[in-house]
Amino acid sequence: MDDETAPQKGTVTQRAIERIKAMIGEGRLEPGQRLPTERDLAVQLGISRSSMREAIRALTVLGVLEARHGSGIYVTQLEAGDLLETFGVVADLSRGPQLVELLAIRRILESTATALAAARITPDQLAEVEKHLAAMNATDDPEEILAHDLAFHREIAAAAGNETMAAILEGLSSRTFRARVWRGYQEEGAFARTRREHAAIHRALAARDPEAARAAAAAHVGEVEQWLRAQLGPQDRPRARSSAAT
Amino acid sequence: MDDETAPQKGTVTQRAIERIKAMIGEGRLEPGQRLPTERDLAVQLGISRSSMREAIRALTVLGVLEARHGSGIYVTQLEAGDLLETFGVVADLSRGPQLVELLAIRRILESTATALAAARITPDQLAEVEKHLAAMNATDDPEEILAHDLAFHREIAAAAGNETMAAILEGLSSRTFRARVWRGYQEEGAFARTRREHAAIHRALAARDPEAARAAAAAHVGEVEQWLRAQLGPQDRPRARSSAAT
DNA sequence: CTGCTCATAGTGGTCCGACCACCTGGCTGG
DNA sequence: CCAGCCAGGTGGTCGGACCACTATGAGCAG
Repeated sequence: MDDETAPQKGTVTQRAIERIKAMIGEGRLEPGQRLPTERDLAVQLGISRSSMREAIRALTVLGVLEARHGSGIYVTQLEAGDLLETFGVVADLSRGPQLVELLAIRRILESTATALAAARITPDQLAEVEKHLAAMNATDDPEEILAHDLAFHREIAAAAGNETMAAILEGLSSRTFRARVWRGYQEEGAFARTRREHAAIHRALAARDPEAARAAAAAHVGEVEQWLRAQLGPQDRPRARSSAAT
Repeated sequence: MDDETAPQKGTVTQRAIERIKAMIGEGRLEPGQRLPTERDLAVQLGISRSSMREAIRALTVLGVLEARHGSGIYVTQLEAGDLLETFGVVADLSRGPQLVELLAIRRILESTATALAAARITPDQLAEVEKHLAAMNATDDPEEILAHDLAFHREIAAAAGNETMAAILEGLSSRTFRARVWRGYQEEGAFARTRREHAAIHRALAARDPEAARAAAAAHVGEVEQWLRAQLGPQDRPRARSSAAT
């Protein structure tokens, strides 16, 4: 039953990763399904358990597999949230100009999501948004503000109806990412401005006005984007396309 | 629900991953820099080489580290292309409604990128775009058409000047992803329409008209999006492994 | 009969030590 | 001086042992 067409490309572990990915892609492994044990899988693919474990670990961090100690290995639901969890790593490790680019992407997606939300949001969801808006304005604790700020935008993204987009925005708003950028931003007394912008977003949502919502969200993220761009400007040297920077 | 600063949080491997990620985030490890050997790292973190290897493998698939057999382990340049390579996995493993959501995101980003490109594209880049456009129209081989189609959009994304966005679009246009969707789409005689849309995009770029470019690109991707949405509509629950519709 | 406890088998998690495949850089010999 | 060889170091692979945890069901108390 073993098809001997060993192409000998790359490491055994890499091949094992591809094999399992292919199995899922071909539908031979359904979401939520349990896989054979590590030991069995290793035998099936003709590799050692160590190598198989590395492959499983890799697919685990990618959000494709989930290992439960003492129980077994399972395929995740393969939903946007599972697979895009790694997107946070990008946000966490990006620096300088790349951070600005990420913020630009967030501006584009967030403005679109907010516009969609304005057209689709339910009264319940709107109430939830208002709850976080009020909570955000009722405290001075930066930690709490940040938490409600995140929830505010998360709720809006969810109301947009595109789970994948919401998952990406979630990654672009990870705590560490916002903490790194927001810290300096808010230290410049941007609280008042942030409040106004949040109020404007909420107004547009309540008015079911997609275009106003798009504009308000774009301005909101754009403010931070421009601030960050200015922060980088002073120490900015003319970077050529060469990647020899160290 | 909140994880405290417990000394023994998750698995040792998971902790090692976080440790290394933190080292990079704090700047203690610069892009391109070489890490200590697996054996030394294992000793430093007080874990076995096996566990350390799993951590390294995980960071390798995330595009953070790069292992060179016989040479050592290095930090990647941490550029968009490195870190967003995993984005292709999302596109490859998504199915059904999630595929539509991904196309919606591509429509949003691609239209914005094309609009930006219309304002910034250089004559050289425009010539490159035209080259792929001509090559695409000069052949009937689907493989070749697909290749030039990809290059056409890649060149435009590059001209937009946001490498991160280009990397995401690259992931959303991976060969397997497009092969899965485009195949059925093009089988319905959409070649002519695709040609018209590509021509419209190029016209807008040559005219340096961002709004026209945005509209043309949005329509281009939107066509496929609507087609795919229609494909999913008729069937009630296409959850099983449908070998025909893959 | 019901409900609980707990022994146990099976699973993933960790560690160790050995060996292989590959790259690098210094050394040798021309 | 240079080309080629060679030895050391590196990541890659393997097999086995043991630990930590879970799930199951047999057996006991109620």
